[in-house]
Amino acid sequence: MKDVAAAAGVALKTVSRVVNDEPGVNPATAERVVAAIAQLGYRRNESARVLRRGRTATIGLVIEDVADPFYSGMSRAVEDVALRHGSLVLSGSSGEDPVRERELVLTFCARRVDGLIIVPAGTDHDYLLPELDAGIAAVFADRPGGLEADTVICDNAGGAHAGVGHLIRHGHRRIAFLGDSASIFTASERLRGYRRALAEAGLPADGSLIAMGPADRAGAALCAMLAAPDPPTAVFTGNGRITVAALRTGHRPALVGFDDFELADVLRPGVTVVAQSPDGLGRTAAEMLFRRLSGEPGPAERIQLPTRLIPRGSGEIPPP
Amino acid sequence: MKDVAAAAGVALKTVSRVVNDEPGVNPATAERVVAAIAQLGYRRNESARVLRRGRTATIGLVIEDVADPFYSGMSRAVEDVALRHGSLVLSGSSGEDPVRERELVLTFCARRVDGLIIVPAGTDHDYLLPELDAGIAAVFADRPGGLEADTVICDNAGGAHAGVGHLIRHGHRRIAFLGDSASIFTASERLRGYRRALAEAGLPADGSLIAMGPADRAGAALCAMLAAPDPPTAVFTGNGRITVAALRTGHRPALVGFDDFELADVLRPGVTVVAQSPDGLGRTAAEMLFRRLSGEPGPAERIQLPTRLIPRGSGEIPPP
DNA sequence: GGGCCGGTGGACAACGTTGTCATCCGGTCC
DNA sequence: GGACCGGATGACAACGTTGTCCACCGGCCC
Repeated sequence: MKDVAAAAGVALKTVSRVVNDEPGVNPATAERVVAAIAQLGYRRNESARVLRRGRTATIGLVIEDVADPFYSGMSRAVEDVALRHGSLVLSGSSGEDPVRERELVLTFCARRVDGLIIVPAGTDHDYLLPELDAGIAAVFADRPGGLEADTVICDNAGGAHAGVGHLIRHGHRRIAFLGDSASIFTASERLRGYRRALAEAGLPADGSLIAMGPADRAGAALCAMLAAPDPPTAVFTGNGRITVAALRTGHRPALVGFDDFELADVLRPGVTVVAQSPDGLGRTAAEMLFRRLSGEPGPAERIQLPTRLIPRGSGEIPPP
Repeated sequence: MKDVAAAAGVALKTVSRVVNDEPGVNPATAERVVAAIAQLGYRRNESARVLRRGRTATIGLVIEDVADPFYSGMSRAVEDVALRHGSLVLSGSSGEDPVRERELVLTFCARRVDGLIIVPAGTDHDYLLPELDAGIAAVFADRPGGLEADTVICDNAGGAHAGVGHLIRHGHRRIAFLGDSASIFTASERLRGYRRALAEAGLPADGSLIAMGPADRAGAALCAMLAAPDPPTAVFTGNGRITVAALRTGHRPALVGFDDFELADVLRPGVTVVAQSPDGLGRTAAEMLFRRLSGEPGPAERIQLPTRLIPRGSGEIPPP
């Protein structure tokens, strides 16, 4: 900028004015400056600008894994909203590890992101308090965090309730639940919905039909249940990865899965799912974040997005 | 930092030394400083640090669409490598639009990323020259860019050649090619491999069996070909999205697809694919970038990654 | 002609950090 | 006792921007 000023024969501040479209510059002078900028290939140094102004026009996004289609869809939505607000996105995958989540968040904060969208891996977010005090906005997405803050989640229990109810209406009485680790909020909520649906139908809750754990063990769990005496006639799977793991076993009991996924309609039979919208989740969270950044006051909000049951065949198979 | 210094009763510089683990600080003093830092909840301002030091420890990643599983896998690999090198990733989706690609890249440059990994949407990258001169490293991934720079791509022509050869060996003589728009490098390379395989087998090249265009039109194109007189007995699809579009038509001719995808093994028949590794692509590109950033000299390299044919059933269907 | 005004441009400090160099102090060596 | 040394600490400038405030100039009004 100094060089540009020298080349154009004006003061530093005048160049700054031109670069920022500030009023009070003679058009002729401005033109000289623009020419000098073009000639020298000058580009403003954002770091210095950030240092001076305080706002970085950057938000941080912490998800579990970008490579998971659910979160990558969410990422894309966040990115689009950020773009519309002139912001960039720093993103990182926590891999469901609270320590890594914390590290990522604090690194983002050190870079003075304006705001954060976090899919919490842990449950303790006290480490965020000083940052919130410092004026960084935060929105929890997909799961609630360990403190009062804006939160966008989907109707996990309601969705599971609807999915399991669908199987019950098709005559099933022994329905297995394959879910993610019980420590994960979405998993326990969905289990709650499953239990409520069974209870409302007057069906017994059989612990041997419930398996919670990482997706890569879900296949084996399903095989074990089906091999046991008095096996389930239907399965409710607690997320997209688990649904895929169940399908990969080759068994084809009646099945309803939480989360829609590509090719669910191409498989035979098509896979009936309770769909939530990764897109909607990301968009809603990002929009809420930017509302806060633009100064919207008020207590922490908690938005719950609806789910939608999509019958495709697998969930309509009657019990044998 | 000023406040910390005051609280600990030392000079600014001493705090800086402690924060950066520089030698030459009395352990007792250091302890006082650490205590003051903890008490005040101080965290270093990276913007100021960047301003002073010049390196941002941030790289920019421009891909086509994070929500595409291929690119999200690549993203994850880049992120992991960056993490190991203590860097963060700013990412953006170009949506195959050269203008947007350029905007993203220039925005990243204004933020003084240390380096860039670009999946080029356009073919003209002269706009990058001033940035490269300014010391920003750049690696093109998945496709070559419009200038001499490090590039990591996969063996597109070879992979297509292998896939089409596989169909030929299973007795097919009329093989359709469904590819992405011909203007996209990977698409035209794969078409080249297809043509070479046909030529080597002495098969005629029939233009009516070739359809190039966006994935959402591939289904209709396939239906039209199959409805024509003398339809193809096999199809080679030029990328993952097009493979899915073809499957969604419900027709099940012999098929080999470029790109592996989740559930390819669960469909019946399993889908035979020419797999490339989004992971390997991202990792290789990022590692090359960090080698350059750590000062490795030498001319621009071009790395080609191999592909792998995975037979699963759909590619082994004989002609009727 | 003096005072004032709006339009233009510049000087300077400040943002929070780090690199350079100077200072200070206690001890050691001749 | 003075020169010297090494370790610890600090003062200060600089990074590139922007906000604040002041200076200048030509014209206009009384």
